[in-house]
Amino acid sequence: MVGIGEVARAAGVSAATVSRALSGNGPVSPATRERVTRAALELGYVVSSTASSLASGRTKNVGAVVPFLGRWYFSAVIEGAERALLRRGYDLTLYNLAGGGEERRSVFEHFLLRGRVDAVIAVSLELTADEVTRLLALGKPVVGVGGPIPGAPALTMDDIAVSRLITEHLISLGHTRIGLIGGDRESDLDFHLPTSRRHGSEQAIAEAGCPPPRVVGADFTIPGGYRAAKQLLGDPHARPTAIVAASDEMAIGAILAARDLGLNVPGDVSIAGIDDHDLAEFFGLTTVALHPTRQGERAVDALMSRLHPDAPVPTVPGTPAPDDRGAVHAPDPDAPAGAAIPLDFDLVVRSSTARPAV
Amino acid sequence: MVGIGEVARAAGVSAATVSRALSGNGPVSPATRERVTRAALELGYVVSSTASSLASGRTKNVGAVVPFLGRWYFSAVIEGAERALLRRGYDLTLYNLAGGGEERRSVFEHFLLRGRVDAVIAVSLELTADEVTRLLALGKPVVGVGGPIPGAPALTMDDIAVSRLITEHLISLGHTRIGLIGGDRESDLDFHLPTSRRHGSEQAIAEAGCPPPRVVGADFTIPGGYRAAKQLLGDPHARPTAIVAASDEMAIGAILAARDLGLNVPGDVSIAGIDDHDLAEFFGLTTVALHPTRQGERAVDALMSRLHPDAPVPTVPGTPAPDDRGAVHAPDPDAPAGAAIPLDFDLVVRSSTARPAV
DNA sequence: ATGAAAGCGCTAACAC
DNA sequence: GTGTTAGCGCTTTCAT
Repeated sequence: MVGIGEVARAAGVSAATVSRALSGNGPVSPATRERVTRAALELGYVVSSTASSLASGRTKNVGAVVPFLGRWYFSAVIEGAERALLRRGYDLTLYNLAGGGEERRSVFEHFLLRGRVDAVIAVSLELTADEVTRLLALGKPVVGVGGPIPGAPALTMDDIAVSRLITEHLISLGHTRIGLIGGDRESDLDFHLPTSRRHGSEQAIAEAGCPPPRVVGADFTIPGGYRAAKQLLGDPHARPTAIVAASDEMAIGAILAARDLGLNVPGDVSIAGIDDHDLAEFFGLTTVALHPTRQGERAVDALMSRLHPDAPVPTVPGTPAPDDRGAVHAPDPDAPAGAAIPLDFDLVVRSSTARPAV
Repeated sequence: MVGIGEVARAAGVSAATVSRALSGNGPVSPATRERVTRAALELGYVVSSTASSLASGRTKNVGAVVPFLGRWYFSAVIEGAERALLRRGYDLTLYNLAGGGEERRSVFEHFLLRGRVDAVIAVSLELTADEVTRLLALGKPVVGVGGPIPGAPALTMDDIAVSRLITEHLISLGHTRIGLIGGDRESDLDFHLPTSRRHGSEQAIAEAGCPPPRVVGADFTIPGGYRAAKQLLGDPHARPTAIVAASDEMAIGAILAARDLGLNVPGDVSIAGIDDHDLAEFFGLTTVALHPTRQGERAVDALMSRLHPDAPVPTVPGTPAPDDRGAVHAPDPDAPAGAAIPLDFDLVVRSSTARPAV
């Protein structure tokens, strides 16, 4: 293995200078930097990240904790975070806390606290105050995505506003009998997201003076949405003219259920979701785009502004360029600890919603 | 930060003994081990993984390289690998090579070679001989999942056998006019998987003496399968009585297309896929289960048998128990370098296939 | 079975 | 702007 010493010798400088030249930390004359860079390249030198980490105290690695990986939303957030991190020379180590309970503690004790990461991104996972405190005590910034984290900044979606928006879209179309497909008890663990979404819809409906909606719970999957929609649409007496599902996957299930019942969407029933899932376009689904990939990128921004208070977004060569769509609405990444950094969202109207039949 | 020294003092032993006691490497008397363990616990000591890595040369971290994350198959493989690694005290750092080209080289040079990982798992990605050679030269085992890797062992699916199996299922039902939805040029990059699957089906069809099938390309997505199926099923003169799609997502798209054309599945047309996707059951899809999560676990097994030639699967406390479903068919993880370790698969017959109408 | 000592390969003060 | 000097916190021979 070629070490820093060999490069130093080859370039005729000291190891310290090589370190400075290659890392960009500390002053080095252009000429020297040039020679060092060349020597390193010729020798095929790459810093040992472990040695570098030990000496500097930085690992250039961030841990991302997620409750699932298979679901579209989570993989999208991770994808965005990974890209943003790579661009800055950081790695993303994945912790899938599917199991909960004992497994969760294990990940905490054995992995996150071992100094393997410089920071952690918690996606839709409510870390306990104790967990956050310990992480912060070790000097490791934490940022949440999708919900508040006690004592740490978090990018949060205003779920009430989101569901109000999609519901108001339906109301503005003239719907008054609206059915809701929300989360069931089980999926309410993380941040009461299902509950918030239900409340937002209910508020909008109440404010419009419409009768309170019938709500059927489901598990955020297509089959779950299908079953729930069957309940709603099968009612021979008070079939809703519109359905708001708390997620696109459930909304897609609802569209399939409507078809199976011989109902036309949006002719007989309008159906809307939340997420802007990959498949939303295919199904012509009207929804609210939540931009999960961008959420991942924003989380990294927030982390970096804490890791490097002076942040000129350095770029590793040969790495993807930043995705600046929506940069205008970028939340302030320097929000104080514990603050909720709002995430933006957009109504996307497609063909699954229309005026109710007269 | 409490270091090994403090624990040593508290337990009345030397740092070396603490290291041995806690890592299990080297002889320590039961009594001493007990005292050390207790002291470490009381002081809340956790080894610094960077220091440990630098001194030992092992990082207890493996890199997983994938071309996508959003697709069901990949996230399932990663999920399996992550679980299996966690159980053994290893981390999984994720490299999403979505971009290809320059980005790919960057990941290679700046990340994988920096000594951040002890091994790498390449999922459906054909590393070049040079890439593999450099990794192996650094003593880092590589294992492939989904396709062969020059010079490294790989868990490979016999795609020909898989597609023959599903096609033969249809033939045994009495179908003779079978349509194929395969991959298009673009998706043929990785291991010619689409091509192999097409060949398998064609072979089975030819051997049965049926007319050669019409093949329509698609991109492995639901919308892609939908469009392709419309081509196949819209033919007024020679509509196939059965369709084999090279992936479940495309098969699902085909089912939706059939419905939109007013065709009954399986009454008018039988449709089968490959994968056993999460949604396959919901759509009643007959398919071949590929068990991607298990593939991830097997990849880790193969890696570990190289990392620790004497492998009694150690377990980190509070970590999920091994998933032994299908352990009977576990491939030999000690296959020689460059060997193709076969992966198992199972036909899953549901309600999307039946005898053709008379 | 245990301890002493020598690094692992780099970074960061600190001098110059 | 550059070199010197100490470590970073562990693991691992090598003795004992």
